[in-house]
Amino acid sequence: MPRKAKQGMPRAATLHDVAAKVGVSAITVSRALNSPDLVSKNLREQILAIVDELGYVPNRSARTLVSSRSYTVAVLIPSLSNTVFIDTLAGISEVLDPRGYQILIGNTAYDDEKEERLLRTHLSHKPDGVLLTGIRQRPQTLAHLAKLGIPAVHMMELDPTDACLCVGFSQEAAGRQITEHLLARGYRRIAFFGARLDPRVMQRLDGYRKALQAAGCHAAELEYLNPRPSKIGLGVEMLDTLRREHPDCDAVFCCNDDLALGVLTGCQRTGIAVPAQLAVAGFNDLEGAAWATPALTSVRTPRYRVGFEAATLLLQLMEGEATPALRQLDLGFELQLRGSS
Amino acid sequence: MPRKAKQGMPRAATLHDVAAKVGVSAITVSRALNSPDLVSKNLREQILAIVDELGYVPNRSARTLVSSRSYTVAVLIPSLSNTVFIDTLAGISEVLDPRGYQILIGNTAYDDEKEERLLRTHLSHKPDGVLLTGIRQRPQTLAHLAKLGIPAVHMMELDPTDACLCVGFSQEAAGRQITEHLLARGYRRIAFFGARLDPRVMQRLDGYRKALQAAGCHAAELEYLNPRPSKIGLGVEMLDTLRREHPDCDAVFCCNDDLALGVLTGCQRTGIAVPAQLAVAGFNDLEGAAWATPALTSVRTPRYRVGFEAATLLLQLMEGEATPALRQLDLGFELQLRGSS
DNA sequence: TGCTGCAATGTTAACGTTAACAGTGGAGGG
DNA sequence: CCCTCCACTGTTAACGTTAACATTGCAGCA
Repeated sequence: MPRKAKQGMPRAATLHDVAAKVGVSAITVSRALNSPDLVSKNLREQILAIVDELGYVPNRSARTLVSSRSYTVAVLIPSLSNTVFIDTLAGISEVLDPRGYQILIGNTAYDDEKEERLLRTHLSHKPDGVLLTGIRQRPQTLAHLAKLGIPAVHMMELDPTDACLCVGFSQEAAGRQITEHLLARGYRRIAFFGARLDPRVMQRLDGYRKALQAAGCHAAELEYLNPRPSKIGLGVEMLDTLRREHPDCDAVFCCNDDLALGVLTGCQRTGIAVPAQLAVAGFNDLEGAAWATPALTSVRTPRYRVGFEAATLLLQLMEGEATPALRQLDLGFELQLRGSS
Repeated sequence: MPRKAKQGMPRAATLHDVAAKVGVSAITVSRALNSPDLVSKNLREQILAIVDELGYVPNRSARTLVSSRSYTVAVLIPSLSNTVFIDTLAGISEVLDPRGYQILIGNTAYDDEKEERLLRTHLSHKPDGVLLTGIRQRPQTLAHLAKLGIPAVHMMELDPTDACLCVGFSQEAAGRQITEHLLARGYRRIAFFGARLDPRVMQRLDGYRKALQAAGCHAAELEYLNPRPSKIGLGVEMLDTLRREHPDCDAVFCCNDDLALGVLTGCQRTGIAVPAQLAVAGFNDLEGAAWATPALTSVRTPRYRVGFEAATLLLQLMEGEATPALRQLDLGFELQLRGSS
């Protein structure tokens, strides 16, 4: 006997309700909605009319349970307040939305353990695929995904060991090239401002070091690393410290534009001429960079495309059987040279 | 006979797998995880050990299907690139994450129809509750939610008709007060720069009009409304137009800080003294406002708290039975008066 | 001793959908 | 006229979990 429905408890229309009203079986309604070709035109139209009338919305849980396809993709990003990842998300949505995938966003807050926990939580939704930021995940975590047959694509970095599928660009090369640009302009006492200190910032730092070492200009005391989140205010602060400790410094490469805009603000407030007294370079080329005074030299990163291509690749893995030939998709970057350097 | 398992198809551990290994029934494992008090300490520990060993993750679809509780909340916001809504989301997560709710983010892109579609899509996840931005939803949409027994809370605005539950502040009052501030400072030819033109911008415009009308200073030709998204670049452009068409204008109230920062940038580039020749006020008090030159007068809006309180209210509706006494929670706002005015 | 009561565990069925297979009837070919 | 085949629709069972009720066994008490 069917379980007694609680009185007054509202219930959403089901396939059976629609089917009963049309006078067919539930599976026919299911087919009318999911494989329209299998149902005669006449009947299909009747069904769609009733679906509309009853406001029927399919129950994803039931579908997921029986079909072992959830049409859900888990996306783990370190922050929602960083435009970089929002742009990435936009690229992901662009690909997955029209294909009917639901995106489950996980905000790891730059915390490896939280990422681990989030991934586990998200697994309870049986995602068909996973998009991860960076390649720092524990091997056993990735192995677990592999064992479950859930494909994963890593974004924003490339993997030198080629162990995981990556879509991104070389953070190190970007850091190196922007530093080489400063060297080419004649600056020799070039500082590095790093905040947050996530793996990508550290890779940019690596690039910075290599460029300076190659030019014989590296000076460890000009590396300013601060674990706090990157903010304009922090850039102002760090500039202050730099000027006090190393007034001879002639250029700063900031690990991102927020910090760099703070440096520009600080220069403007304390009357430091940019770039005459101090050149400034940022990273990511956010909207504000081009409008700053002077306009900020930065590295334009292809984050929208990273999301787009990563989602496209994941889609292939989720739907096709072909394993991609190219495991490291390098989308490059572009120096944006402007007035600040 | 059980359906034949596909060879080589990886399968996640289920309650039964854990149960079999421990030598108990599935329901006991379920209870060990969800109502630990019902299971003896000894057995519980054994079970948890095996859960860990097998890497068991509960299947939410199955749980949702049978318990009609999904522990999912749908949140519809107009944009992810607008810090305002990211802050709101942070407030929401703060409340719902620790309670085990999964947040399903829908980006409506300021499009009422897309919002409608998104909500429908999200209904297929059987959310236990819904958080909406603004109160512009079609009555029949809200009626549909009500019929399904899904509680909804509206954010960022207040409802003069008291028809829906709202957590926010009066956008109109905010627009009025910032305009009154400009009037109090002696400005009389005060322009309005509006972009995007979503309902909240129009309410701020209303407040601006009322303040000017009350002071006998309203001039329709000083209202600049542009449907494009709000960006620094647009602010620069609009300033250009304003200076060409109404060089006598002595102040601008921008519907948000992006536009206002653009105006400041434009002034700096063309040598317009702020506030001597042109006063500028923004809205939302983003990070950049305080660091601009001169620092930007703005309206500090309680968006984090809006998210926090809206989620708290929704939680009550989803879990408790009590209908809240207060249907319009006004969190107010705060003028931040700085150098630009 | 026998009964009550409760703590601990088990059995059964149901949630809403789709996979897999089973008809059913009519068109078309020989 | 019969047989085949295909287009269309139906039946059954299963997905993994929990609600609801059932059972077991032992402590406590008269």
